[in-house]
Amino acid sequence: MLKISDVSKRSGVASSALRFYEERGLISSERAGSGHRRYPRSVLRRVAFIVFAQRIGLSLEEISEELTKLPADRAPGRRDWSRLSSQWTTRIDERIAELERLKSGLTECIGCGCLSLDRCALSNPEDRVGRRGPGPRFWMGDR
Amino acid sequence: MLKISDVSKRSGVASSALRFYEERGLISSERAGSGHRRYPRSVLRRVAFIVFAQRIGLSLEEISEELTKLPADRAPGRRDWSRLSSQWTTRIDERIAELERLKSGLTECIGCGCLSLDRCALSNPEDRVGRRGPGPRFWMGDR
DNA sequence: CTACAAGTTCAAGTTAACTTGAAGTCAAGC
DNA sequence: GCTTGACTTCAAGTTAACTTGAACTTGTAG
Repeated sequence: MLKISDVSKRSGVASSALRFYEERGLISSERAGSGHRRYPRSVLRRVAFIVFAQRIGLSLEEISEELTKLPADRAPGRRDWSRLSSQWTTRIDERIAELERLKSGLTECIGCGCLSLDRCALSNPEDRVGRRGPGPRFWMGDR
Repeated sequence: MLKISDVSKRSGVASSALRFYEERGLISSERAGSGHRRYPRSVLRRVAFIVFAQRIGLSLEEISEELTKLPADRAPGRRDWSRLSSQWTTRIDERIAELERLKSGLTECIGCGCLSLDRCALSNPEDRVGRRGPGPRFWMGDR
């Protein structure tokens, strides 16, 4: 069993973040008699998964949902992990496609001088975010 | 000269956001006798540039810096705009490269079961964010 | 046994990019 | 002339993902 500082060091994720993840139900811990958290080794893989998913652009809430799909009765194996992440490929591809589109717009659209909001498809209002209530919009990696 | 509602409609950017941009110095306006904002047509291109840059992943502060490089004495032409954006290609390419890396990790790393924080280079703590003070970390599109 | 490091909880702070609300002014149609 | 809608300012709220601080308890090295 690992102490929170151990998990923090091995994962690179701050202790405060680990407590936060626990509060949000992404990971769980047992308690030593003292009340201190004790983690099983498997938590490292779970944290790795979280970090990985975040880099891909998923929010903690989405990650949380994904994680509930893991079997509760047995320890998850490679097959379980890989099934979870298989759908993400599409997402990554979409994002790459958008970036390619933006990139070509950089030379074609701005370069040619057509960068105008009404004529250029690259800065199309319809496709933009801004319709999900208040708060900052994360244009990049949004979804 | 355009009213704020005109600019908003044509750009898809909310009036409140336009005022916010002005407050941050990204755009400017003249005032009608009434105190109402009046924008020259050229603001549309400037706003388009801002929207475009955001999608690429630049923060408003970065965009602001870029915009100050525009000539203040004369109206900016295509050449000016394209010079500004030329450096971004590198950035886009880096981001695409990371996504490709993550994508292959999805099948190779998670798929093969090696997703562990200490052995797998994909969830490398060193390369992660989290070292820029408090506040949320935008893993994706960060930089 | 005594420091002092490490852990705990809970509330409040932080950042970005805006939005919302209050309170009031201006303009346009009938 | 009046109502309704657009505009203005300024302060405060919103979201995500944590961090920080206060106040306190445990664990451990010397």
